[in-house]
Amino acid sequence: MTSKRLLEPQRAGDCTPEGGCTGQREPVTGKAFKTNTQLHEGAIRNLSKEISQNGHYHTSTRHYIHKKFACGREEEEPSSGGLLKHGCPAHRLVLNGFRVQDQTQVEARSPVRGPGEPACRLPSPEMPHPNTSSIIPVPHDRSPSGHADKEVMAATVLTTLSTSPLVLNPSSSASGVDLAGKAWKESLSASYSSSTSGNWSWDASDQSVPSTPSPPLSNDTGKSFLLSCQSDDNNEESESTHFLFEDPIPRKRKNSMKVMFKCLWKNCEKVLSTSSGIQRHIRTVHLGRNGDSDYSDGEEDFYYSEIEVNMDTLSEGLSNLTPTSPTTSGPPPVFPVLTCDVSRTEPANVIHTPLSQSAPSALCHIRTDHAYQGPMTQIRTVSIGEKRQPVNHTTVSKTHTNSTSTSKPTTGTRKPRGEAKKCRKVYGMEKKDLWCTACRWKKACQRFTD
DNA sequence: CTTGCCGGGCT
DNA sequence: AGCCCGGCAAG
Repeated sequence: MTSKRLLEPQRAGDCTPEGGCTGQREPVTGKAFKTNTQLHEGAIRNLSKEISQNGHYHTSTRHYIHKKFACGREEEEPSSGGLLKHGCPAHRLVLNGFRVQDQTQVEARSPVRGPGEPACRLPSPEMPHPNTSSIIPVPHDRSPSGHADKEVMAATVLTTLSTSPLVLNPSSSASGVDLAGKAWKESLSASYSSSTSGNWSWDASDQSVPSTPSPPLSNDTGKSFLLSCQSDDNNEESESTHFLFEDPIPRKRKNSMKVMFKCLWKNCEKVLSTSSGIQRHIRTVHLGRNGDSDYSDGEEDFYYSEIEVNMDTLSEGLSNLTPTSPTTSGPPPVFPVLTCDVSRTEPANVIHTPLSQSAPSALCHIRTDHAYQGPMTQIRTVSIGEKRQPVNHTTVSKTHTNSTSTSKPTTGTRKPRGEAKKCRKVYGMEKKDLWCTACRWKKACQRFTD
C-alpha cells in the first residue's frame, strides 16, 4: 500500500503536497479541474493576487504545506481504502474534505485570509475532486522540473510562513525557482530547518563551524526531507526533523574538541591551531626573531600552552576573543594569564631587586600552582616579615622610647636577680602583710636589696 | 614550677 | 602616687 502511494505521489511530483496529489489526479481525472476551480478560487483568494499569474506556485506552496498533513492522513486512509491510493489528495478531500480543509485553513491562515477559506472549505467537501483539479495545474507545469519548482515553492512558502528570519531564503528561493536542484535543496534545507525548529542559533553555529557536520546535515536534511515528502508520512517528517536537530548537535559536540595553542605572552591571546604556528608567532612577534627561520631554541615552548577547545565554545568565543578564555575555560585563564604570565615573562625582561627576587619569584610560583592562594602567599610573606620584626619591634620600640630617655640598658640590663632572699621568700605568701611594699607591688624588693 | 621584677594600667 | 597585675626570665 504505502509503496504504491508513495510511488504515485512521486509521480504527481511529490504528491506529498496535497496540491501535488490533486494535481496528479487531475491528469487522471479531467473533471476535477473545473470543479476544482472553485476550490482554486478560494485558494487563490487566500494566496492573493500573485496566484492568478503564478497560481501554480501558490497552489503548489499550499499544497506543499498541506502535504505534510495530507500525507499523514492519506497513508492512514489508504490503508482503510485502497481506492484512495490513486487520488490520494483528492480522495482525501472527498472523504475527509472537511479535515483537509481544516488543515488547509490552519496552514492557509498564515499565508492568506479568511475569505478564501470558506469558499475553499465548502467546495472541498462538496467537490473534493475540484480541489484536486485546482492543484492540477501545478503538476502539469512541473513535469520533471515541476518537482523542483514545487519544492522551491514549498521552501519559499515555508520560509515565508515560518517567518522571515531567513531573508536569504526568499531571495534564494526567488532565484532558486529558476535555479536548479542545488538552490532549492539549499533553500529548502535552510527554510525547513529554520521554519521547523526556528533554532537560529544552531544554524549560525553550524555556519560558523563549517567543519564536517554542517555539510552532511544539509545533505541529510535534503534527503530526509525528500524522503519525508515522498513518503508523505507525518511520522517520517517528525523523524526527519529529529534527525535534523538531534543529529547535528551531537555530531558537533563529538567533533567539537580540538587542540589549540594559545600564546601566553602578556596581553597576547593569540590562539593558533598548530604548534608550529604559535611558535612562529611567538618567535616573530614576541621574540623578534626571524619568522622564517626554523631556528628555535625551544624558548617559544614556554610562551604558549596547549589547550583543548570545544569548538562550539570556540566558535562563539573566537568572535569575542577578548574574554579569552571561553576556550581555556574557567580557572586557567585567570591565573595563568595574570600570574604566570607575569612571572614567566618578567624573568626574561625584568630584573628584580634583590629583595623582590627572593620573595616575588616564590610568590609567582605559588600563585601559578594555586591561583586563588595568591592572597595567602602574600599574607604569608607579610606574616613572616612581621613575625621577625614585631618581636623586635615590640621590644625595640618600647626600648626605644624608653631607651631614648632612659634605657637601652634597662632592656639589656635587667637587674640580675639578687641572691638575697626577699620578703616573699622570707615571710611567705601567708604573711604577705609583712612584705615590703615593693614586694607587695611586685617591684624590686626594697627591704632586702642586693 | 617558683621567684623576682619589669612594664603598664587603673584609680 | 599608690596599688595591682600580666608576663618574662632566671633559677
